[in-house]
Amino acid sequence: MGISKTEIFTDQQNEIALFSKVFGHPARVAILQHLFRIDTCVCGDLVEEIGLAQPTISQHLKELKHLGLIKGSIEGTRVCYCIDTENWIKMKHIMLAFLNQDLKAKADCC
Amino acid sequence: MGISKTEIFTDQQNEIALFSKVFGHPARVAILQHLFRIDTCVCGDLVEEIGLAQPTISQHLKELKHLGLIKGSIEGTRVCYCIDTENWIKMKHIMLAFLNQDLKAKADCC
DNA sequence: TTGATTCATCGTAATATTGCAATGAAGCAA
DNA sequence: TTGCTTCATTGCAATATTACGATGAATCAA
Repeated sequence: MGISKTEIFTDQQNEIALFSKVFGHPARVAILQHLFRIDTCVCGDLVEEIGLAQPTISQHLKELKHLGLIKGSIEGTRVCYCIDTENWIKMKHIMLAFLNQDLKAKADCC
Repeated sequence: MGISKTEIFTDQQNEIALFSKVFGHPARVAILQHLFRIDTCVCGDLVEEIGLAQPTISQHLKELKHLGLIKGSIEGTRVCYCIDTENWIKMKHIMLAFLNQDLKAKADCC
């Protein structure tokens, strides 16, 4: 049905899934990598950088902003985006706890 | 159009997106967490554990297996699943490199 | 053999995602 | 004001995902 039964999972599981979902598209990965690489606000040139149409980029930026991973500030006719470091680190802790489960586990047995 | 333009992104970006996409559903997160917690093969009881119908669980397991994160071995009428530790660690390195980008970056400026 | 169990696959309905043209909104320059 | 630039939003088509009933395949027990 295209709809996930989120109510039968824990908040932690749903949170991991939400963050992962936003990383589940290469355009959003590319946007984030570009913002980190430039290491400052990016004003406007994301469309040329990524190579998708302007409405498509705008939509991906909206999803990243909705999760709090980036923030934008209006500068005249342009909008400048950058990583929200504080929220990025919060997200990272949640994802690291998930990815590092293997540290507690022994080994595969099959 | 529901289809991602993977060809305009790097292999690394597409790989991060593929791993993230599989973590983008709480049922798959729950399955992986259960496999780690049990720390051995899980034979059959995943349907009761997760709370989705058997075909749905089977479909999620197939996606996890397709990415190499779990492996299954047939034991009689049952199938036993466990984490593929080697591939999990490979995946983890790729994801950690992405999540740890902030270590190189300075700070947000907006 | 028959019946029961377990899991995969098929088929399908409901919903979500992706991408972009068209359009709108807001600011700046002249 | 007009025109230009930049980005967001709307609307829509194409495709993907999620979920599950029905069914199939394989194994084991009797």
